[in-house]
Amino acid sequence: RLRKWQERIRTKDAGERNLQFALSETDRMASSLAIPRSVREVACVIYRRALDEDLIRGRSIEGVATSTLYAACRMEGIPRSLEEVAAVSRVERKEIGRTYRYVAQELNLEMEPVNPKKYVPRFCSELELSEEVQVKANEIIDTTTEKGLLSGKSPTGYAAAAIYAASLLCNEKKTQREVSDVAQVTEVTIRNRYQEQIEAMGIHE
Amino acid sequence: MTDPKDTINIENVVASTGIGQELDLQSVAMDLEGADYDPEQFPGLVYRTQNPKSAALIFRSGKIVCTGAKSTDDVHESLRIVFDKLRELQIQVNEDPEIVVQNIVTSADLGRNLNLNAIAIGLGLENIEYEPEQFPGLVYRLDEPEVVALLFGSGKLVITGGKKPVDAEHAVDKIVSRLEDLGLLE
DNA sequence: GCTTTAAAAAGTAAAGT
DNA sequence: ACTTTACTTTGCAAAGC
Repeated sequence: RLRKWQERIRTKDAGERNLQFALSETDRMASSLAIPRSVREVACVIYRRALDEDLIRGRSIEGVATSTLYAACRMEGIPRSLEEVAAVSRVERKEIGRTYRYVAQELNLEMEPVNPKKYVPRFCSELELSEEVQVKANEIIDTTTEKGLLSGKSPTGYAAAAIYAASLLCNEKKTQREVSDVAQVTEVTIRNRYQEQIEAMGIHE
Repeated sequence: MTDPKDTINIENVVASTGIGQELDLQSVAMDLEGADYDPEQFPGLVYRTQNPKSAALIFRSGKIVCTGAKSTDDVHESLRIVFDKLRELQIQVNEDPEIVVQNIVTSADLGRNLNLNAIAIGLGLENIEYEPEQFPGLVYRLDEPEVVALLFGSGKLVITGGKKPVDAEHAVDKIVSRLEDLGLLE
């Protein structure tokens, strides 16, 4: 029983040391993604829960840290895509996605699917588009979603297409290349979603 | 309206069996034309049948996995071919070794588009996995029958994990009634 | 955990014409 | 732009690392 007790202490100490590393990594990634401190704190709370529930075993600390940061951004309504978090993490996108799904399931985070509208303010500001374009893009997303176009589609690609369409309608045109760069999706995806959306909106141009 | 059960199609059947005898895969690989054997990469020898189409994984222990068949009958027919091929190599194989179906993959069509967002929330976020950023299908795990269903926006679905063809029928019935109860089908 | 095999669903991506 | 190829997800067995 003494051995077990010592083992627990050792495990706990190791966990605490790893927690320090995880928190510094979360801070580093959050800084380069310009994620607010309040969201970093949420990420740390989720990481602590994952640690307490022993979900780190068999997974890399950095992978769990990246996943919890990704989850926290979604929970706080300012999502970063897996592409974006993967760009500042040393863990690849596929692993981040798998770890996120595992953690979300085990901790019962009950995450709702990302609403593409959540990406509109940030993408539009990076593209220096006006408030008018944002309003129009949101309108396109709402209307086409009601018509059932969103099922199965990537939120970033969906938002990117709506922003591209809105920029045209508001005479503030951005090229598909410019939008694809900030949204981290290909021009082909923007083209496909754009065609569906303007058709559903009944726009001819 | 067509019953979604009538749209069920078996796409793949995985089964296991064995000839109860150790094999020298190196020599089997030499004598069996079309056999792929790379023990460094994978311990099993791969042998493909053409009619019916399937892939058999043959192991040193004499155990065999058959995959890719479109029906349970095709599994038996494919394995009969594999057994005969082994007999041609002077390997003793019993009359009809026991064949156990391990997994059946089926596809089906509900005939209506689905609002996956509403379904994810309606069926309960704790039971569903829907991450369109990672995969376009919604993952729905059933308890009875114990299978996993992938639902798509088109209304098409994939059911896997079942061991009998009827599992897919029961699963489709349950999915349809659950979606109808939630008013999400139509 | 990974390795290999098969097949479907639909979205996304990349490479070649 | 269009086609082809390929990768994402689910389920399962096999033997071995």
